[in-house]
Amino acid sequence: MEKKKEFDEKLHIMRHSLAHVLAKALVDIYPETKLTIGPAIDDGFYYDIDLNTPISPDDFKKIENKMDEIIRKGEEFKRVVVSKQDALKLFKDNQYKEELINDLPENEEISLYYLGDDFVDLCRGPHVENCRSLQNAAFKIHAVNGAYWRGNEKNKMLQRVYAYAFKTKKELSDHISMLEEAKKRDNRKLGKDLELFMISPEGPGFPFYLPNGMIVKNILIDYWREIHKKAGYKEISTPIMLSQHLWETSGHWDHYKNNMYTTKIDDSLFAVKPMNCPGGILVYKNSPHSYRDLPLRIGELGIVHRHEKSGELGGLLRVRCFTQDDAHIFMTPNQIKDEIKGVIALIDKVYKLFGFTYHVELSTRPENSMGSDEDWDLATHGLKNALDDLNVDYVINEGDGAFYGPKIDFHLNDAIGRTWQCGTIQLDFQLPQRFDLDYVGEDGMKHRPIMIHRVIYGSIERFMGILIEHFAGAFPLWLAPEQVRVLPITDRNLDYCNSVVKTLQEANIRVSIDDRNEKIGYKIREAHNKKIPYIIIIGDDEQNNNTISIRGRGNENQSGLILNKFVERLLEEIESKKI
RNA sequence: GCUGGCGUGGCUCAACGGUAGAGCAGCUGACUUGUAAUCAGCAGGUUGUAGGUUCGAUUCCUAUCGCCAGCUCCA
Repeated sequence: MEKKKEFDEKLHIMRHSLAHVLAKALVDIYPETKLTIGPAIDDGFYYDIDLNTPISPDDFKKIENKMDEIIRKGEEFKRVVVSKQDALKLFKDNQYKEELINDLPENEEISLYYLGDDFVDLCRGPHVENCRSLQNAAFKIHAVNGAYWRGNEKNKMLQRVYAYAFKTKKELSDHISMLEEAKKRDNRKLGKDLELFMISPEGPGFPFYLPNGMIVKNILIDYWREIHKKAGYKEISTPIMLSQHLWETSGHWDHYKNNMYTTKIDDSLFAVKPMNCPGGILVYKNSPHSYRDLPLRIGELGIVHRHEKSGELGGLLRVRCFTQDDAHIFMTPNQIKDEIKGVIALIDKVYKLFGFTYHVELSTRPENSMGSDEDWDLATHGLKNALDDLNVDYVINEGDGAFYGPKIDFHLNDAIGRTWQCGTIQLDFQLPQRFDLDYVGEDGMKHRPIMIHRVIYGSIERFMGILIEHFAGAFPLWLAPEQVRVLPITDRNLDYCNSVVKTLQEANIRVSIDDRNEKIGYKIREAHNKKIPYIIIIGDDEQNNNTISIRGRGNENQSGLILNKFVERLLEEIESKKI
């Protein structure tokens, strides 16, 4: 698990001070600008302004120059504490600042920061003493985007000017090259280049798997089945579409309807499932259960559809149709901790297999939720206790739980430094009640089981997208769609090459031959671009000596190898799932 | 959904008021090749879609669809 990056206070103050310099520059260039907020962020800072003139990338240079000018002047940041009345008077033409001032707790002092005599901003601080100390800072305005005032989509949309900012020019240029590198491994680009998947305008957000992507998907699924079987899970499959009545019972109709696709069959309404749980529950209800059956772990690779807003889609990382590697565990209250431990162990195993770092969040009760406070407390404590018991570090994410229960989320770090929620473990007291689930206890009486919803990959689609970026398309051997490509140097070597291909195929290795009439350099280049783990090169030398030459992805070159030995090596590498 | 930007042959891009051009990929031919692009030729586009302005639109305007960045949301 990853520890949070250490907080660099000096850097933070520098960035925040630069945000004020940006604000001053913007007011200078666009006097009608209304300032709102301008915090430091992970790689720089931004300032949100209300301004009717749209700022365009062509204006960035002008703004940066103005900022440089302000910094060179070397004016001081002066902190002044004022009364609420004076603050409100000062910002009487700025409804945003007024709102901020009115929202401050009564006992908090209200501070202003002057930068020179003509510019003042409401701010808690702290700032650098003088602009001069910003002279060596490296910053670059890189984007202007819309952002809702206070992050609420009902509010007015402001213009947010983003800048990168670092202590040195070197750090800034490193950051920019890192982003360029990240762009090269974008799952959308690699998905196209390596023919893994496609998305047609005829189905926005509904990905198509191409043959190469299908291989990766199936391997992920095979692996998933293997570890779940070992962990005592049974697998089921439930319908894509189920009646409105079912979704009313589950609560989805009340809490999730906006994201559901519906259709009519004869005269009744049906909905395409956005989640698999109700189907799983119907399976549970199909037969009576005894305490001896519990915990009952039922997995399903369920295809779900959710109507995500059009602006939220992107490659495989955000889609409208995806396969959840779902499972529901039905259990007694005293099995909670062990079951959660079991799931955490499974998640840890899978993430480590791919070399991912991750962090854990505990999400608590959201606003739009169902159930009693008592149940929520019980469920939340159940999760907390399991985490504490396992000594897992986590942060609390207030109000981010599912509408039916709190959850533990596992966030992976991707190539661009974004984090993606993949695994989740959700504890649910609600659905067993709503569906009136029971089991017969040792005492011969009926009892209510508790339910866990959990996913490991999260969704096969998103996980694949993350894997593509994580490995930059160069999948480890066990996942690579094409594991070996055989390159004959001349036509004379074709027969021998085909016999090599046959041997590899018989060993279940995904192999192809490039028998086109091209130079060897050309074929090597192409095999490299397709990120094929191993290339076998065969010319007269190899043919005469009954050997092969190989070239690995790291430009490893070896000649005079015996084919059978190489096959053994491949099989070992595949079996060990080496990364 | 919102704000802004962008849609030109399979891919990457050019032309920006005078009826589209290159490289790669593809096809054909020659070369039979030793570790990241052999040479030559051919073919491929009613410039996302629908309207409008204009003598004339890829270029300007409107609408619509899709894509991209960010916001919101999220597996």
